[in-house]
Amino acid sequence: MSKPTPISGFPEWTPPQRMIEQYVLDRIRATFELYGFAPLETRAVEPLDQLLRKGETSKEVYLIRRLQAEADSPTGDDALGLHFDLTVPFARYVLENAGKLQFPFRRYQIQKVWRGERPQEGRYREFLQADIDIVDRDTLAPHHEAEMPLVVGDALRSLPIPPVRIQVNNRKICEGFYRGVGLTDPEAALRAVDKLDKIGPARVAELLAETAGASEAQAKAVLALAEISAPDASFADAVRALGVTDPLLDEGIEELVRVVETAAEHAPGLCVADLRIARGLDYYTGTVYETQMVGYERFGSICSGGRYDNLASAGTARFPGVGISIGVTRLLGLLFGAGALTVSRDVPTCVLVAVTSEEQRGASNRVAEALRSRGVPTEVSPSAAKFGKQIRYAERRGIPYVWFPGAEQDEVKDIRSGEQVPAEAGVWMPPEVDLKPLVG
RNA sequence: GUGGCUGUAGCUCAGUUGGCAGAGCACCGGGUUGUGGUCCCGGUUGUCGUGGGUUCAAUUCCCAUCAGUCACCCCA
Repeated sequence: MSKPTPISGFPEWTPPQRMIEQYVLDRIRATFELYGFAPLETRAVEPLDQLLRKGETSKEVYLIRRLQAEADSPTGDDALGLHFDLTVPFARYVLENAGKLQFPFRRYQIQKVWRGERPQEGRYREFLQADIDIVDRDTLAPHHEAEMPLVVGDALRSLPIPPVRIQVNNRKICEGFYRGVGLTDPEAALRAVDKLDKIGPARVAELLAETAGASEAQAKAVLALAEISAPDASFADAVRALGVTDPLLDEGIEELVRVVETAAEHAPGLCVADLRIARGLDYYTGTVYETQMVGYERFGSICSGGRYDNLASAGTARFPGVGISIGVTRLLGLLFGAGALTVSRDVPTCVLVAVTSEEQRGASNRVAEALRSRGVPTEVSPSAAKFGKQIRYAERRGIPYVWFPGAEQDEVKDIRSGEQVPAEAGVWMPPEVDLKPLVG
């Protein structure tokens, strides 16, 4: 067998990177639970028609089929696809299990998702999302839209990563405004506005004319709206100053004011109303979120979501929801690439117990057992080589302590300082900071 | 899915106008009859991404493919 090669877009981390990932996941999970979100995992596959129900992502969905399936049925209505986000499976789950759930239902879900995109830095075909959603029956109170950024803000701020800024907008503002100025294709207008950062106002104006049929005056108004940005409710005055009126617009402004003011009270500096944020997914109907790391804006959004009123509905039952999702793999991939996220050692081991000779390995094993029984991650040296080599084994992996069993007295050495002291395996404890690898 | 750039040791890279493949770091051994990191001495490291083609000869030229990256698309 020839040497295996990586598969494009399916990243695999090193053990130290995986330790960081697990640490990050633990923190995110702890924060989600702190806010009372219940855990959920859904299957990896959904019926293809479910996946394609909303949005034009068909090209991205990975189909799944048996090797020996009948040749004529792999793409029928019953075909299965890997989910490409966690919101669509969740909406399906809610419909399927509505009878067993208490509403409003708050859940978190941390799972892999798959998208058949062309990969590049921070963009993968298989990646982890950490998602929270709240759904309710019939109507969903707008204050939930204000809670989302607070939760992920807490989660992200608990991590050793650069500070984040969550940009918030409301689809109703855009759609109401566009309608107010007489534009008929709000989707096309949104898509054009979404490129503002990348291609600049002049090109966006051209795009608006080409794809959304905007006149010069309409394009100018749309751009004026998109350029509004404020960390507080003052954005509302700026919007009204543009002189466009529409009931939907007013509704959107009211909702966004609430989100921004709530955030300003509980997490100053976290959120900013940014009326250019559009979000590609067309199932969003209200508040939308995007998140950037300060100083890493060029990496794009590492956490986004929004409110969806029509994703989960069957017959007369309607379950409006709001959710936001942290792109864990992107976050990590980008920071790994920038060398901005490291761990203090390559293994969980805190203590390496040296082996004096193979005949004495039992004594070392007993020391390790005593340490482990008190929660100290410990391994025994793989060989009874010279102590210098055993110390080096520990050093190479970043293991901070080496334990030397003695005939009468054991000793433990902190190999960073070189300090070596008598110790007893039944009582000795490392300082708290050394117990586990430090992520930073 | 479309187009551009890149691909030499574990890492960062040099190099061959087509003729036995290099440096630094890392790694291994010794200096040190059991205590590492500095220092000194010695050593290993590669199907030159993979598969074809042209050629007496290809790591070098050509084609394809895979991977990485960038733009489009889309988006975490």
